[in-house]
Amino acid sequence: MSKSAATIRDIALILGISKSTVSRALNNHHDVNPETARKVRDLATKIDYHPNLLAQHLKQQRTNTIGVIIPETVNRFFAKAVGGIQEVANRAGYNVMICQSNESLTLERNNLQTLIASKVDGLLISVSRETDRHDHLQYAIDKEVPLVFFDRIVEELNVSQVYSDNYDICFQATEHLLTQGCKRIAFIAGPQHLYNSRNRLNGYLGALKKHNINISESLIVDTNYKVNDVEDYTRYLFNLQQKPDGIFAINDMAALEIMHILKKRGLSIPKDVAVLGFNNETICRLVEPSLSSIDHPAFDMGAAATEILLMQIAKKEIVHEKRLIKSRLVVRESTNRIL
Amino acid sequence: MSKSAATIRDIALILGISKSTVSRALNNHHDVNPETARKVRDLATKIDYHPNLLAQHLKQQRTNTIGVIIPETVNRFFAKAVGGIQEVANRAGYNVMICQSNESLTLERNNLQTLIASKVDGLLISVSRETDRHDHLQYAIDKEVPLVFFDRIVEELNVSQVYSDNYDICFQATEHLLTQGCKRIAFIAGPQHLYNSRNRLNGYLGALKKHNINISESLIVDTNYKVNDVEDYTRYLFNLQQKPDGIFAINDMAALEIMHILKKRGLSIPKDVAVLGFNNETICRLVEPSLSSIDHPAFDMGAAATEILLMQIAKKEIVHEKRLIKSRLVVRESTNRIL
DNA sequence: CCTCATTATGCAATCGATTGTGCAAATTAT
DNA sequence: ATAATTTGCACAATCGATTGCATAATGAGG
Repeated sequence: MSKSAATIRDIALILGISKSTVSRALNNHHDVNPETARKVRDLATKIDYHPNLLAQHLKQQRTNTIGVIIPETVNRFFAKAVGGIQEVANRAGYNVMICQSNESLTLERNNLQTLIASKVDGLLISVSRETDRHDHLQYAIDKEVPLVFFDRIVEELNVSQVYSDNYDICFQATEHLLTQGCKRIAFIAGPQHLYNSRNRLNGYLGALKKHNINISESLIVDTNYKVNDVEDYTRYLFNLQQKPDGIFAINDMAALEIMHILKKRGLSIPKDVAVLGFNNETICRLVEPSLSSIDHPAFDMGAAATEILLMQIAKKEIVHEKRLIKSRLVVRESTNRIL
Repeated sequence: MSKSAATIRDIALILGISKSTVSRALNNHHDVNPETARKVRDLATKIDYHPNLLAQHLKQQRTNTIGVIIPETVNRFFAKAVGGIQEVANRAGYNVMICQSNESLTLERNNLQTLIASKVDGLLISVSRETDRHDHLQYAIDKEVPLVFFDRIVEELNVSQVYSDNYDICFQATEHLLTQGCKRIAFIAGPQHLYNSRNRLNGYLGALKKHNINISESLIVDTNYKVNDVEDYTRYLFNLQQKPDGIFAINDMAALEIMHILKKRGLSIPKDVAVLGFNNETICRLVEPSLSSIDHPAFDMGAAATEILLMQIAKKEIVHEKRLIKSRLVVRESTNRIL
């Protein structure tokens, strides 16, 4: 571990006082002579003393660290969410330990175990797409580790959750496509054991029902958030006898890939097919036609989840706050068929 | 900190043996009765014992954790690099603690201090764009913390570095633009205290010199990797009397923004202006015209840096390996002016 | 029967901090 | 001058693990 760092013992020996006094001096306790305190602090600076956090945390039974488990940082939604988490956590003097599950349940389990064994003060979790069992999460709850889910939440578990109005926004977005004259809207659905995916699909179905559009199973594509099968299902959709005239993609990158394929097929967007993304990435306004999308406020969700977690840690009681962060439909050219 | 977890003491008390025996049993020491060992392990499983990592690490003087300091995870290059880091680290049984400097020198300093105080076994660093002083990095070196820089390296410091051939690739890319008939190539340069930025600019200048193109200062734009001033400098460049006919952007998003602005101005890409990006994001092949870019292998750089770091940790000696990871020019429509 | 290994276990120190308790010296009150 | 209080500091326990050394029990060899 490199050169052995200075400890309070070193300071104590040099000044000929006890470790306890050094500790109290450094922590600004009242019952230490101002003169001694000054000497201690000066020497600490001089020999570059920094408390060993392992020792400190072991003794204090808290680590000032919150653990974060997300699927992947290459997923920009989560990268942004981490931004919000760090912002709030750092401001409150907390450190953040980020783990990626790589969308794997096994890794998610390992991460959880490691973070708990490392005695993090609390956990922020967005589950992997493989997470169809919750024993490990229930385990954390049973251990009474302060815990907040965000975005990819698990509704069944009775803990704090920060989520977005997936049903409503997908309902609204689908209605928007209908208003634009779409009759056959394809929906790219995520894994149905995920609460978010279910809600999104239901929002879509709800809007169709409301407008008495009959639901065609062949237009609902099951996917796994993977980008590489976009080409497959797009080919499938446009080889159907009754081709779609609108596509509600699972995220912006998938939408862009779809647009790319459709253009190559000589289809015009939005005239022949309207395309709608999800996440409202910067790129949406830069492509041609610009991509309509759903603004899904990642930073805010991360920040909100962290606020709730910190509150929970401070109160030392389990709170069950469910906070909704609203999404917003951003209409651009790719779905604008009314000129 | 939640429900107090089981400790070896608990196991020892229940079985009526000593802590040391429990510890040895759990760590598969030879000199413990197989029968006792079995009982210990069974009970450990039963009462869900997991060693307190703080205590373990404090005693062992190593944490099995490597610290990572990167500018931002929302920067996809770094998100991917983190992927490579985790891959290699986890395979070797190491955990990863990721900190973002948010491109701020102050935060970078804090992160470094925290990670060292947390006794990470080694550090992987890609410096922030504000990092124009190196005292904190030298500090880590003096403390003999195993350290590897990657991508945004600091050449002056005598430690292991994983870098890419910025000079060569920019030279090559500039030559490519010249071959395509560009006469006035604008170059968007990053902060010149960064080694990478200097090399890139020099590669560009080198190619111009080789081909006897006179260098026009007005075509070299200084920027800070910030996206929001793209509009400003694009306006500036195209209000010049002698407008550019090629732009070498600082990254893909900036390139896309530039293309967007140019299209609005009625300019044709690549005919009027060739545009070249940097990073070769997925989006490059999906836009119209598709964007030429430089493939900058993030995952590999992260993985390589981690390999070197782990080697260094294992050997307990300071190695100074400089490893080059080659970039690659990917030509697409946005710079292809020869039909 | 005694000595010497071998085996299995316990004791106690240690990692580097924090903190309750106690005590001597200094200060104030009586 | 004596008692009471305050001030400043040291001792030792503690957090939860690991590990060198001591020791007891067992068995083997002479």
